[in-house]
Amino acid sequence: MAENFEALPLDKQQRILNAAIEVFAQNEYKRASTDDIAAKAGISKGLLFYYFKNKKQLYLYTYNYVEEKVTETVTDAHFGEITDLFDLLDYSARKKYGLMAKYPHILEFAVRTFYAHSDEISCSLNGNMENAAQSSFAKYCSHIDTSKFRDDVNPVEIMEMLVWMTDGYMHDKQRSGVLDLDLLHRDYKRWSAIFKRIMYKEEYL
Amino acid sequence: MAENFEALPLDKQQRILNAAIEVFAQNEYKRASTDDIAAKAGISKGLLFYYFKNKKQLYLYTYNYVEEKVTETVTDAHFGEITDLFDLLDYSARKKYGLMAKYPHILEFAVRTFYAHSDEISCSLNGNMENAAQSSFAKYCSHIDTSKFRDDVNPVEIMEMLVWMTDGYMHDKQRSGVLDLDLLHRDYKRWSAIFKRIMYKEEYL
DNA sequence: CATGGCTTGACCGAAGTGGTCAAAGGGAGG
DNA sequence: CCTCCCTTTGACCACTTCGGTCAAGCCATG
Repeated sequence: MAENFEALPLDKQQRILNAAIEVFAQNEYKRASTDDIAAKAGISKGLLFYYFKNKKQLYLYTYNYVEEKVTETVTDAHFGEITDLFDLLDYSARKKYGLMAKYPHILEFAVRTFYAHSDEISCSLNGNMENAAQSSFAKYCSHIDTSKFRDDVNPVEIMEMLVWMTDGYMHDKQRSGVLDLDLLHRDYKRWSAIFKRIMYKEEYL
Repeated sequence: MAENFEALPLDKQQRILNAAIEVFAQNEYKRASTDDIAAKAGISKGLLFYYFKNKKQLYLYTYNYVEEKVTETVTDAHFGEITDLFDLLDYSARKKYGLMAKYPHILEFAVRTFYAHSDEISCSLNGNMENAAQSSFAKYCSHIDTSKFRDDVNPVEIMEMLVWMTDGYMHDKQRSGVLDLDLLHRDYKRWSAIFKRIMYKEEYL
């Protein structure tokens, strides 16, 4: 399936997939229009149906592609080697933004598919992204060196705060169209410094 | 205009407006379906067009209503009397969540209208919510007693962080369908305590 | 029973939908 | 220059959904 598509130059594949991701991310399956996808990808609708035999197959292909990319980003041998919480967060934030730079709407897509699987397509999905993300999240944290934390601090709580903050931050930046990886990283560094001051014992600052 | 509608019992008005807010929040103007709005409000489409002569008027009415509610929430004499930053944030968070409890999708609506005004309806809008919010934001802060802040801390930066965090938090809670005002407030109190520890001089903790 | 304001849902033309297909492009090889 | 064949187009189709209408029913009041 989709052999013709996969024989395409990578940048054209990406253009089409990004168009599909965006439209499927912003509209539920039924309302997501193949006309829109084709237009956003800069190809004719006929060509879209030349690559994918119908809308459903296009969706499933997009879904699996996104799942693969997310898993690929999230499953990384390097994670297991990091023992400092902030180094880990920094590293994963970098990876996350790397992904977002390439596929601006990939997370919206992931969130939507997780929270609202249409009846028409809920069958025949390979797995579940969010679950994968969740379980590997637990895996990361098992390597963290907790001896650096102050006794009066709850690391889970602080992590939650950081996650929410990152989420809100990205939300904001994406809305205003700015997605500068370097700026992002500088901001994140500043945050880390502040949170570190709360979480870590004096000797680790 | 819409005299019939305004003669309705308030709870029915609210049901209809909430339906409109939700559908207009989740779809752009053109894709937002009056069928959906009527169904979500629990009335027939005929009745919807009995109250509002067409989709555009329904949208404009909803827009003005939302703008009024937001401004009303944001413009509050009490704000000017609060000099402690965290008290102020606490107070405004309460108000914000009060609004959200009544109109769960009102902020989505506000954000969407601000960032994507369709050509079809961009004309004849009373004002601009976001601008109102922004300018009054500056007004609040003018009353804040900055002598409590440590010298090595940038209040604006911390405020930004808090705003982003609240945003991400709400995003998360709304996604999972939980919107418990009390829980929310307890969480916010915990955050405040943490941020206070960073921002304030020892004697104010 | 009659009046008159709510309320319904079948209905309309227009626009948009997923999907098809004949024909046009265009590059490679003769 | 022609042929072959894969890629690409966009007009087209049947069908659904859209905003909007309206004749008909509902129902409280007198």
